[in-house]
Amino acid sequence: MKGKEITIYDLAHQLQVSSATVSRALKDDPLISLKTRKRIFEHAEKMGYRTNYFARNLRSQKTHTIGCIVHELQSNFINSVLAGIEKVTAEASYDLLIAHSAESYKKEISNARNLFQKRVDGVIASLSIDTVNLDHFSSFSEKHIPVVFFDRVEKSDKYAAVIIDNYKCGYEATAHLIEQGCKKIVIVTSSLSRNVYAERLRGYKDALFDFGLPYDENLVIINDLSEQAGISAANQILAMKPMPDGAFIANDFVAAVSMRVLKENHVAIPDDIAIVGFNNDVIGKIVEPALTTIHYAGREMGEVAATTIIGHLSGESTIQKINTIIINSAMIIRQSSLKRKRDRPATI
Amino acid sequence: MKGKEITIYDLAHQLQVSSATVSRALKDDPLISLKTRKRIFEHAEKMGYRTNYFARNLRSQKTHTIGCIVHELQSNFINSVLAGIEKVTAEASYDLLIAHSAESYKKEISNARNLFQKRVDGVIASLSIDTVNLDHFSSFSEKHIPVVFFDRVEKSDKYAAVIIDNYKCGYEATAHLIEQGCKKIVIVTSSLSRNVYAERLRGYKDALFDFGLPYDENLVIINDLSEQAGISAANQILAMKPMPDGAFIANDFVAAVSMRVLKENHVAIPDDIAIVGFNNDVIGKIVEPALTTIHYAGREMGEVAATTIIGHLSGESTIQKINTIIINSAMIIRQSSLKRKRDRPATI
DNA sequence: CTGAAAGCGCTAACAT
DNA sequence: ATGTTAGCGCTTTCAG
Repeated sequence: MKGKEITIYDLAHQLQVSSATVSRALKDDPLISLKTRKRIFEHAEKMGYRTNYFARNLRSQKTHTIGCIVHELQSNFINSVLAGIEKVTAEASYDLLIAHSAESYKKEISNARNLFQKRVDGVIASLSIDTVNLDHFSSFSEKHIPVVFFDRVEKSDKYAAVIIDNYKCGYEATAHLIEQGCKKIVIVTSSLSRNVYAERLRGYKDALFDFGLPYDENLVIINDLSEQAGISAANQILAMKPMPDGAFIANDFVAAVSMRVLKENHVAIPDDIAIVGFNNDVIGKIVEPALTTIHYAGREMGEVAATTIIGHLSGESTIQKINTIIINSAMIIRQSSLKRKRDRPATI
Repeated sequence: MKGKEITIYDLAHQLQVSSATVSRALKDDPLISLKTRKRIFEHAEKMGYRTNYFARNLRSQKTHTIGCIVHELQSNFINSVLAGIEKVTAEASYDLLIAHSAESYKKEISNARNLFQKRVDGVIASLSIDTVNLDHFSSFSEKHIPVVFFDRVEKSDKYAAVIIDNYKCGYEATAHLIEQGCKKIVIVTSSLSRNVYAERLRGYKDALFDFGLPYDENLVIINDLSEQAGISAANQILAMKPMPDGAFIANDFVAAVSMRVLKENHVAIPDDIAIVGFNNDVIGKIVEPALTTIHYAGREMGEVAATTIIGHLSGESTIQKINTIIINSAMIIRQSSLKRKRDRPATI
C-alpha cells in the first residue's frame, strides 16, 4: 500500500476523460454534467485520491489560510474566541495558523512576519499588552491582505475591529459595587495603552462621578495581571487606610488570587470588601465566595471576526466599510459582590 | 507596492546567476561559495523575497508539517505539552497543525483523516477518552508516516509512546494518603480503557495491598471528569457510611469542584478527608486548602515527542526502535492532604 | 459540456 | 562552484 499518490491524471486516464474535467468535477463545477461529476467523485473516493493542496495553491496563488495572533493561550476567553474562529473558517474550508505573542510586542512582530511569509490570506489578531504601534501589520495592508483585530484593538481605518463595550462594562461593574454600598472602590487593571483597560477605567470614573463619589488615582492599581500581580494587588489593598470596601479587578484569575490573599488576612468577602472580576472564567465558580464577573461572548466574537475576514475574501463585503463591530456582554452577579443579602438570587 | 511577488528567477536574473544557484544559496547550501550566498541573501532580503512554500513542497513532496491531535485544549497540562512540541518543531522549522478531538472518538477519527488529507509528515497524538482502537491511524502507518502518542497511549509496535509512570504515581499518591492515616480511600477516575487511569488504579490497588488495607470496588468512582462529575463524585463520597477519609482524584479541576461541595457540606479538608489531585494545575494553588497533586513535566513530554518524530523524519532514528519513553513526574504535597501537621512544610 | 496546453515557483538530477 | 532542464499536480484560458 506504500504505492504512489493518485493524481487527477490517473483518474482522468482511468475514466477516459481529461484532467481538466476531473479537476472541475472535483470542485463540483456545474459546468460538468451531473453524471460525469458523480462518476468522477466515486472513482476518486474509491482510489483514495487526495487533492494536492500545494499544487492547487501554487496554481491559484491563494493559501486558503487565515493567520491568527493572540496574546495568550492559557485563557478560557481566548480559547472560546479561537473556537468561534475555527468554526467559521472550517466551514469556509480555510485553514487556521495560530501564533501567540505571549504578551510580547517583539514576539508579536515576529508572529506577523511569520504569517506574512506563510502568505496567509487574512489575519485576525488581539494585541499584546506592550504593543506600541501597528507598523508590523503594514506589510499586510500594502498587499491588501485583510486584518481584523478583536478585543485588544487599536483604531485605524485600515483594519476592522471586533470588541465589547468596555466602557459600559466598567461603568456597570462600578455602579453595581456602589449600589451594594461601596464607598471606596479600588480598580486593579493593566496597561492603559490597551483600549480594553482604558475604556473600563473611563467607565469606572464616570460611574463614580454619576453617583457622587470622588475619583482617587491612588485607587487605580496597574499591573501585569500575573499571579504575582494578584498577590501584590491584595497587599496594596490591605495596606490602604481605611481599607477599600470594593474592588473591580481586570480578570477572574487575578481576582481569585487576590481573594485568597485577602482571606488569609481575615478580610471577609463581600462584607469587608466586595469584588467584581472580568471574563467569566471557570475559576470564578470555584472560588469562595463565587465571583461576580463580566461575561463576554468570546465564541461569538471569534465568529464575527472570522466571518468578517472571509466575507471580505470572497468579495462580499469590504473591511474598510465595516471598521468596528460591537459584541454583547453582561454582568453575572454572584456572592463576591453581594453585600446586601436580599431577594436577588446569585446567578450561577 | 501591490506589485508582483518576487521569485528566484527575478533574483537570478538581477544577479546574473542561475535560478538553481539562488535556490541553493537560499537554503544555505555549502556547495555555493560563501560570497555568492551572501550576495544572494542580501539581495533577496532587499527585494522582499518570500519563498513560495507551495512550489517547494510540491516539488519536494514534503509538507514540513507535523499534525497534532489532542483531546482537550482548556488544560494547562496539554498547553505545556503543546508549548514543548512547538519549541522543537519550530527549531527544526516544521509547521504545526493542531486538531482537537474534544474527548470524542468520532472527532478524533475525522481529525486523523483531515491531517492525512493535509499530508502531514508526522503525527503526535493523545487519545480521546472513548477511543476504542487505533484503526484511524493505519493510513499513516501504511504510508510510513511516523506517529507518536503521548500521555494517553495505546500499546502498539507500529507507533512510539511518551508517557509518565502512572502506576508509580498512583502508588505514591495512595501511599501518601495512607501515611497520613487514611484508612478508607476513594479514587475518582475515568475510563479504565485509557492507560493513564488503568495504571493509576493498579498503583492504588498495590499500595493498599502493601499497606494491608482492603480493596473495595465501591470506592472506585468512574466518571467523565467534567464539572458535574466533580459535584456528583463529592455527593457520592458524602453518602458513604462511614465517609471515606481520603480521596485520590484524577485531576485538579475535578478535585477543586469536589472540595467545594464537600466544604459546603461542612466536611473539613484534610481533617475529615485528605485529598490528592493530579496534573499540578494553577487551580490547585487557588483552592483552600491548597491541593496536593502530581506534577508532570508536560513541556518535556512535548519536547520528547516532537524530537522523536523529527529524529525519525531526518533519518536519525527509527520509531520502531524506540517504542516507549518515560518522563519524570513527582508529587507536590500541599495542605489538602496533610492530616498530621508536622515539620514538613507545604510546597507552594 | 469537455479537451489541449501553458505555467504557477521551486528543486534536483545531470551536466559542466 | 555553477548552469540546464525537466517536472511536481493542479487550474484555467482558449478552443471546440
